[in-house]
Amino acid sequence: MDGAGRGRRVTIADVASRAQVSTTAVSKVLRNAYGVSAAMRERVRAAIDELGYRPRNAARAMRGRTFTIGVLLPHINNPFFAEILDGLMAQLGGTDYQAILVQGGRDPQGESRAIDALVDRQVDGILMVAPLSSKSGLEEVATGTPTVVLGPHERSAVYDCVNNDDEAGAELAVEHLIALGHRRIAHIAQKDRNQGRPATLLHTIREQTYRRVMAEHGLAGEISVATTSYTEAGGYTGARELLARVPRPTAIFAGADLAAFGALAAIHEAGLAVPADISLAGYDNTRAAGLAHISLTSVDQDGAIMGRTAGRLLLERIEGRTTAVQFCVTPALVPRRSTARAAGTRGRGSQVSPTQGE
Amino acid sequence: MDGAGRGRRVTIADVASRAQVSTTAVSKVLRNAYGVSAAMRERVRAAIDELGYRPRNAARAMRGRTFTIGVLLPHINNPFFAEILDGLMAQLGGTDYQAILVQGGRDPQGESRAIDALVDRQVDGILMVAPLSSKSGLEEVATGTPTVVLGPHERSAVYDCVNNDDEAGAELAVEHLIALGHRRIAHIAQKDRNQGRPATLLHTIREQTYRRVMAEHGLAGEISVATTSYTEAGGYTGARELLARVPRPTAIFAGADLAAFGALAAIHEAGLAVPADISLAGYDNTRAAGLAHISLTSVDQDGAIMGRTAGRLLLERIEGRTTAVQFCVTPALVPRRSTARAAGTRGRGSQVSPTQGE
DNA sequence: TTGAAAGCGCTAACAG
DNA sequence: CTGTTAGCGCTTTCAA
Repeated sequence: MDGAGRGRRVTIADVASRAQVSTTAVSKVLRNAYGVSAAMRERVRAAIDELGYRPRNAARAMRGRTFTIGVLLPHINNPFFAEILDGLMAQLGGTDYQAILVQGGRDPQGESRAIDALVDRQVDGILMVAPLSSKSGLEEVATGTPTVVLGPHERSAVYDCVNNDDEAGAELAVEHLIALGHRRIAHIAQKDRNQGRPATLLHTIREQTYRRVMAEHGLAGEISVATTSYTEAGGYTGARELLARVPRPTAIFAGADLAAFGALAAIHEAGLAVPADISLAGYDNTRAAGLAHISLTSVDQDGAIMGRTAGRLLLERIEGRTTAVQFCVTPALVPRRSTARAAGTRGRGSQVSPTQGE
Repeated sequence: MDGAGRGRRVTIADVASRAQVSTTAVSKVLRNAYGVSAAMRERVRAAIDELGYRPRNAARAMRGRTFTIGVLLPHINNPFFAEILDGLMAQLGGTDYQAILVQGGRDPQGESRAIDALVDRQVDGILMVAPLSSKSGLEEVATGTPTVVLGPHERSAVYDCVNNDDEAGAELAVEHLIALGHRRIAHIAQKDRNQGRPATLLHTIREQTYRRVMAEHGLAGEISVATTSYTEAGGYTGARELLARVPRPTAIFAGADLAAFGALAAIHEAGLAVPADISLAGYDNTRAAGLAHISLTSVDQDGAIMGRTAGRLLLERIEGRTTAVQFCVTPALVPRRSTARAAGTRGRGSQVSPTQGE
């Protein structure tokens, strides 16, 4: 198994001559194609092993597949993405496909560049995780490459969608806080960088649901939103902003756990305690939310299942499916110790059993 | 700017005929090569824009570069890796190079598969972040592809190294705890999955330094190590194990912030307080360590600089450098509120100003 | 069942 | 300064 050295890389021709067959035969063996005798297959396999041959991806790409799945994600710092990726990797495990990741960043231009990079590299399929691009932009890509979009709720005829029911999830969180007797419930939202995009981005849905549920409970006057971003820094500044408002909110629903962690810091810094002074709920139920010292009430959307499903749908599309599929995970509330009954209320609404996360 | 549709993709030949020049001319313009008149360059540029042409990576790869930097990292869940990546991206920003990431996982076999995937895709350079593979394995890859290794301290003649001085960093942490009057200082280490690897892996260095410094202070008898992994789960189980020992340690030095976060959970769960009952220090100074509610004392190794440097070294190697370079960042201790004077001690050793992180 | 041969899109000699 | 041409390693018709 040398060949990787300085010399010329082992090619299919080397294998062919070693096995005394044609390059065509080797190619067929590699792809498990029809029309090869068992004996020949054996000889080729042996030659491949002896020479340590590995097909060159670029050459394959010139004619067909690259056996590569491109994954676009905004930034790798979000632990929820790691869970999605774990699911995807699990699904791809038994196959010849390899996932490669690119970071899209916070703005649509950077994201376009990242997507182009995947297209230029002829990936066989693309998983877009929480993309910022417009629907038409996504569809343009999807027309040329099998695509699954994870996050936004814009159904399309040309790509598959995997998401959780953000409306149901946000409703769970807000209803939970209301049931605990809170009225001044604030929200940390993410700024929509993409103008003209309809209300289908997950953060938009979460925010609108927050507004709707508040209004439905006669709390329209208490609506208080800080629009920053779903990051630790965003949560931090958002919470600082909210805490400075008068009267101060008694609960904060952060649109993402990551933002909730930042909020936790700001709350702490302000000399306030969670949940005694302020209840805090997040979204994503990341692993960190379950850690005992954080114990953040959050909305669970099974990232592993979403990732696994995305992988499956992608493989199906690569195999030829052209009908669009939507897959929706139903989220669940995971109450923990960061939310508690509002000061001065008691026994009204549903009871909450503060389950211990993991 | 269509062409991405279902039809044939725009090729260099299309551009050439549109601009009334040869494909060679187009190729030269693409690569900013010598020997093109300004007028021709202009015509070609125009044709490229009009047609929305993008060079096909696979075809380029057949002849030479892929303009791709492959990044291998164990798992994207570690926030420190995100900082490294940010540095790399910043360095690659102005160039034509695109970074793609692959996850290596926790075991050397998975990592090998991931590395092979990069090699098969003919990346122009590889950045291995905290690889598990043996030095010889890394060198085999480096012989064929420009390589920079970030993390392990095994100098090599064929690849560049970027790391922080783990020995100095671990020393800072342990000395800090000792200066605070602690004697029963425990350590959470990472299991070495790669047998036969000399003591050059960063986690091995951190552990050995811990042992050395303890011994130098006459605390050899107090050495207490839990060997798990540099993950939240690892820190959690490691800390539980340590807390169960009698007598219980008064301080824990976790080899990585991620492990410290897990330890924090375990300590909390055991009904103990940080730093009143137990002081806790980490390594990496991840962003989360600086958050007010966590405020973890940690050792800072500038991830962004490491990533940026790695990118620069990689580009240099791609441009032809063959001499090996080592780049070492000097770490610094960032004391925060998770470490405090040991109970029952006072005023001995150096004073500590509990600086507030970020 | 097997193999010869024609490219895929691009770059790098080499001529003009 | 410009264009012609020969491949890179693989897959895929198409004959044998």
